[in-house]
Amino acid sequence: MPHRHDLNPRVSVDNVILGFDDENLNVLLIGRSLADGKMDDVLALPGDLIYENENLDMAAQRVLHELTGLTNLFLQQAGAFGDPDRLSKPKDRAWLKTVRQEPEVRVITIAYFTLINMHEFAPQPASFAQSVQWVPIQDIGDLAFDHNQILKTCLSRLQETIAIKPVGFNLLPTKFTLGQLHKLYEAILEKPLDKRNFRRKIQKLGILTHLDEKQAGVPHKPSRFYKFNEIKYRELAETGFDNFGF
Amino acid sequence: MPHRHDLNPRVSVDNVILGFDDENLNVLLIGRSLADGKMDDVLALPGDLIYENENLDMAAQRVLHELTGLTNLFLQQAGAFGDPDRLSKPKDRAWLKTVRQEPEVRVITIAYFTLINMHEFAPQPASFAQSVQWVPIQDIGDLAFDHNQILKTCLSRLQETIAIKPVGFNLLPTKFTLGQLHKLYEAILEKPLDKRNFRRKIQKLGILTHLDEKQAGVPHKPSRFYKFNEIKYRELAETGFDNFGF
DNA sequence: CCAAAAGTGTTGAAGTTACACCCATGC
DNA sequence: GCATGGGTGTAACTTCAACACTTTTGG
Repeated sequence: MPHRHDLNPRVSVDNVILGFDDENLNVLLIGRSLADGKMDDVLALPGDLIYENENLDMAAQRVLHELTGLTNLFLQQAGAFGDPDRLSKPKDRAWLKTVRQEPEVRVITIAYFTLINMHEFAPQPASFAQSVQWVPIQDIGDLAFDHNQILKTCLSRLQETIAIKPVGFNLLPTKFTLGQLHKLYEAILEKPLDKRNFRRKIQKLGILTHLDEKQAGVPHKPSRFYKFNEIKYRELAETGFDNFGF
Repeated sequence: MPHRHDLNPRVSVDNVILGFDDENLNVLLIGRSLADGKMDDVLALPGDLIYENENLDMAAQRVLHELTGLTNLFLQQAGAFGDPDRLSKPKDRAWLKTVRQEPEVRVITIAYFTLINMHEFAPQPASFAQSVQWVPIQDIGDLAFDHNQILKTCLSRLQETIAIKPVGFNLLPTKFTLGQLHKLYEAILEKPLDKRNFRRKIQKLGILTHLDEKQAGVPHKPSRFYKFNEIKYRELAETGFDNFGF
């Protein structure tokens, strides 16, 4: 019988941690080191087996915390992935042998995604990660396991979500410009959005408060800074935009 | 090491199977019999542990098939549920002892929902179910495990989905009236919809073809029958309605 | 003739799209 | 003065919400 603080060998969580650098979406990926100390050349989403005494959300928060030092963030479940062969690529199996007690066991993973401000933390190696790096989304090649599929699903879910709720704000610094927000939406939705229409629409939501402060040191007309009206923001995040079809 | 056709003792699937009787949404629930042969008075969603050699979708299809005889249905994953105490209610534990080799093991479950035509099959007891019944959604009381929570999540997901894709058509017979479809949407969304606006909108989607046939034997003006334009239907189901906010 | 659901159009309000120019700043 | 992104309004169009009466049938 398993003890409560044991690892559950069959279930893991994987996190798609997204950051924004005013231009592109980036994903936080980890590198793996092999038995001989060399680095694997395949990157992976950060993830870990769950403990017997923690629920899935807690496990995802734990992984996020170990990697970023951040706690209590918005973290949305995107689905479960459990094809029997998801751990069967040779490089993945080699790596599993170095870190898992039972490397051959089939593992079902629950995928989460979150949005964080790229500049508010320094990624640090964690128990499950020898190296950590931000990778622009369009530069991501073959990932470990089924992580390309997981990433794709999470991005779709994010696109659906952002159309209904004011998500994505966690990606920005506390003071930000409408230009940044605009580029963020374009990056997430992967399509250009008309500037004037975007501004009108986003302001009508009533979740932005403008500050008196302006940008300084920019070689163009300085932009006004905005912050969120937290209260309205939370309200809207719960009810959604009512952007429904019926 | 587990054999490929063994059960995975830690991971299950649970299905929310929805049917429509022209009035209410119904959920297919199973009754459980205890060690002494008596029936438990708590109903449950149909579900089962997964096998080592099947993926999650296949496991959900298997549960659905064993119960309904139906194969290859639209089945959407709604999320993973894995609180450590989700199996800890006394009645649930008593039942688990009668059916599981390792009744104390923590099980993470993946929830799916599907929509089927209530009249096109006869529910039959399955290996995991001693009795099967349709229960109107508003009459559902306390369910086993965390099944009330799972049901709630699935219904929300269905509401979100139906606003974006033409789901829900599987719930109806192949020939149906706009009145039936209208009531179905009201049942799923739990709110009244204006008749004229609904008809206009649903017809503009271009997925309905009207037949020359009409209702007979009804004590009111007979309604025209419609069927789906499968091709358009599939197209729309993939792309969605473009009902998005940005 | 009564009950019951089918079927049908219009209007005003709101929202969406598309589009072009001037502004403030650093260099 | 030039390059850069900031900031703004309008008109045509589409969509949405609200609303009431006539039709066909069975009984």
